[in-house]
Formats: sequence, C-alpha cells, structure tokens
Amino acid sequence: MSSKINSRRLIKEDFNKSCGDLSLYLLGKILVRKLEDGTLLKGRIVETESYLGGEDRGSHSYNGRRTTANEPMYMSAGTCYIYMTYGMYYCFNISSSEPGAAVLLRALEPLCGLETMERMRDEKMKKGRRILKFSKLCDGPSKLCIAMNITKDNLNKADLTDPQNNTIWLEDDPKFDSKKITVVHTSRIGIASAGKLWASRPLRFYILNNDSVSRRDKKVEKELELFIND
DNA sequence: ATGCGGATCGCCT
DNA sequence: GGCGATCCGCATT
Repeated sequence: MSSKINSRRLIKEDFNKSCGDLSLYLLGKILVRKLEDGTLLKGRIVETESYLGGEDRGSHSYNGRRTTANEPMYMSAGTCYIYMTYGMYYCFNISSSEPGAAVLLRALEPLCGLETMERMRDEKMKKGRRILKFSKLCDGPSKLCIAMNITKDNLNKADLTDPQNNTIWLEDDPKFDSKKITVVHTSRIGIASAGKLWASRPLRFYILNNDSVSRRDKKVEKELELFIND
C-alpha cells in the first residue's frame, strides 16, 4: 500500500562499494522478488556477512581461489552469487566492488507476500504444515532462499544493477532511518573450520532488536547496551 | 533455551 | 572420496 511511495530501486552506483561498506549499506534495504506467476515478495535485509578475498580463510575465494562455481564473486558489483550447501540448501550473496569479495544475506524481515513465503517454507518441511511465526520466515541464509524461491538455477549471476531485471532487485526504503538503528558487529556463523582468527573476526552485522535476525550475540549486545547508556 | 544427529549432493582434490 | 557460509526434529536441561 503506502509502503510503495517514494521507494527507489538501487542502481549500479549503490552497489559499487567495498565488501565491508556494502555489508553495512545493505542493512535496511528491501529485497524484492517477482515470481513467475507475478507474486511480489519483499523482505528487509536485517543481517549480513562479509566474505573477503585473499586472506579470508572463511571465504570461497580464499587465497585467490577462482573456479567456475565462485566466478560470480569476481563479477561486477551487484552480481548474485548463489551456491548450494549441505547438498540441500542455497545461500545468496551479492558481489562487491572488490574482486572475490561478496556479502552473504543471512536474514530478512518479511514485508510482502508472507502467505506465499509460508507456503514455500512449509513445502520444504518433512512433516505436515507447521505454524511459523511470520517474523521467522526468513531468519537464516537458506531459509530466505526457500521463502523467496532463490536457487542457483534461477538466479546465479543475475545482475541486480540491471534496470530491465524484473525477477529480483533491491529498493531503498525512505522511511527507514539508518541513524535510528544500532548495528551489532559480531563473528560469522558456521566457519569454525576456517580457524580461530577468521572465525572470530567481526564480519557479521545485524540490526539490534530485530525479531528476524538468525542468531543474536547477547554478549556483544550487552556490551553495546552499556556503551549506549554511558 | 540449548544441543546433537541426520539428510543430501555439487564441487574440488 | 570428503566436505560443507544449514535446517529440522527430537532429546535433554
């Protein structure tokens, strides 16, 4: 309804940022997905992770590794990099201006098409229909791919900066004030095998007090709270 | 709230 | 041949 007013589609220059800058910039932006039947799905990005090139042992592009699979990480800023993980799930990344460095989208706050998202999630469940809280429909990197029907076949290498692309794009929400949120900086999830140094680096970012975040770091949140109250 | 085991397969060594 | 940038279901605290 009124949420459409003044929303602006992100363009090439918006994505042309370093991996770290893009990870923070994307918080609060709206991921829009148009399905083949015309259904419009929207979710606010509330959690991201940086995957750097070169030294980053947690990254698929570690040590300059470049294969057909991770090629999108080296493509122009705003390219979709989608890979399958654990044989059954997908993860969705957006490439940055730095070759080999991309941003993993870890969680969305569902805004539009919640019934469709719920159905997509339910279909993937083993047992029958479960009641999921709406805020939890996209609270994980693979959950958001299921809810929005994002697969490698679908959208790998899709260009988010292409104005003609009407299957997936990003929008700015003018009512979202980045100055009114607090961003939690903490460690990335699921990369223990990368070693302590890289597993502990604060390369995960999420909006404090948002219900759709995948995993909170209460320790860091507490420290932030003390800092804010000073 | 927290933790563990199983599912499942494309990609790289 | 082996390994995940995960999720789900069930068990235990």
